[in-house]
Amino acid sequence: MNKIKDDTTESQILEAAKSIFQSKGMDGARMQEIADKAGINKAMLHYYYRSKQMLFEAVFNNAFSLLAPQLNAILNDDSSIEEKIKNFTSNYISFIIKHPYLPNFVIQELNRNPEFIIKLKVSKDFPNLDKFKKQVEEEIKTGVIKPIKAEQLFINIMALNIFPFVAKPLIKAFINAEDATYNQLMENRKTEVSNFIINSIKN
Amino acid sequence: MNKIKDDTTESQILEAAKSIFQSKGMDGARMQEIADKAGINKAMLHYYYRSKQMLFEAVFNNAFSLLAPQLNAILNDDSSIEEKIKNFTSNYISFIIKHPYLPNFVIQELNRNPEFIIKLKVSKDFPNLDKFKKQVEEEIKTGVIKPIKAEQLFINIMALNIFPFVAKPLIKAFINAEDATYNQLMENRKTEVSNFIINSIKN
DNA sequence: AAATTTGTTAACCAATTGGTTAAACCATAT
DNA sequence: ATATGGTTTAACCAATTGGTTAACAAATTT
Repeated sequence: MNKIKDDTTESQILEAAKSIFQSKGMDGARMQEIADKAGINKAMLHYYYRSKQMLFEAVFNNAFSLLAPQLNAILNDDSSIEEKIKNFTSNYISFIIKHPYLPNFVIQELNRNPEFIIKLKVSKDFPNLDKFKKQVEEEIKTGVIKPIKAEQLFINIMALNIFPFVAKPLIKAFINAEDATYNQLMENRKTEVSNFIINSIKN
Repeated sequence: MNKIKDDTTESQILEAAKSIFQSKGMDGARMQEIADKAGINKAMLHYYYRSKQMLFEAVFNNAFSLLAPQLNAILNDDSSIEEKIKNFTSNYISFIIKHPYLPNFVIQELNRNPEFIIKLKVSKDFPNLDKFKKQVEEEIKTGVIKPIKAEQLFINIMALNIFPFVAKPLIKAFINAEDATYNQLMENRKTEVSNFIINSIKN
């Protein structure tokens, strides 16, 4: 259970780069700022990661490989659709509260750089809808849930869970909430969202 | 009905700036690139807008003032909740298909610059939840819809409508779709999403 | 312990970037 | 025509940025 991040220079750089890239993006991040945050000389960044681009990609892949298993949970395990939605919603919201910059970062840089996804897609852990699709069709046939395309259901699940974090400043403004009430609202969504979805699709 | 954009230098700059800022963001955009796109000398940008920051803010406010009325439509008109959701969903998706970079741009820059929202909030057209809240409570009381907090319902509506566009590259990859099928999916959501929501909340 | 490899630093560099300037251009009023 | 005002341009500038280098320090190998 010992979760001490090893404090080699290389991992110190990666940690600092994560923090800077995730809050400022590729274009907004400065190598000097990353070096300062890591408490080392700027030349070391290039010594270990060659270029800004390569350091960025290390951070990005790291971020994505944190996100992907979360999605695989809903796609590839064996419980019923209802179970999956309940578990995923609760787990995912907890997960994001721990990594608030993550979804935004991934979405943003993917929009700026759509070809990134090609490299990711070949990975064996890249989320795949096949099993989920079969399961949805099966539960529709047996009358457990109402007709819906698996793709649309999956998009809805992602949207309801991820969007509130991606659009945090916008939502805070519309709801007229400070951080405390915003956080409370997100906490409530752990059950709120799954009820909302299940209400809609269950027969 | 004549929608010819006036071709003064000033508006040519704004158009070019819109296009560059919305696809590359504040940090990724280059003044030279905006000037090239507008077909004019870089000095003109400063002549008309003083600085990159001020040009950016002109573009941002412009973008936001396009988005806000869309949301006000659901918050401030007089039809029933069900009607509102149907109309909003269909209208909003049509709107975004015409302005695909818009939501991402606004969300992204607001995340990078949360203080922007403070200036926007004082505007009389800034979306306000009060009326919607009363209406939701009323329809719950009269048994038209199931109990739900207005804030959560509003977040859900935004999420289901906006997220699929914000996360387009991610969704395309998961669904394994090219642009054509992605677009078809979004087209279907014009009715899909409102059915999904209404299914969930209607008694 | 000498030699070699690996890690670290300060100083430096070329390219890029937002922004400025001074002169030229051009329409309109005198 | 010419003076006047806003408009446009090319050239320029200082600051920043990602990246390099050469020397130095610390391990590691021989």
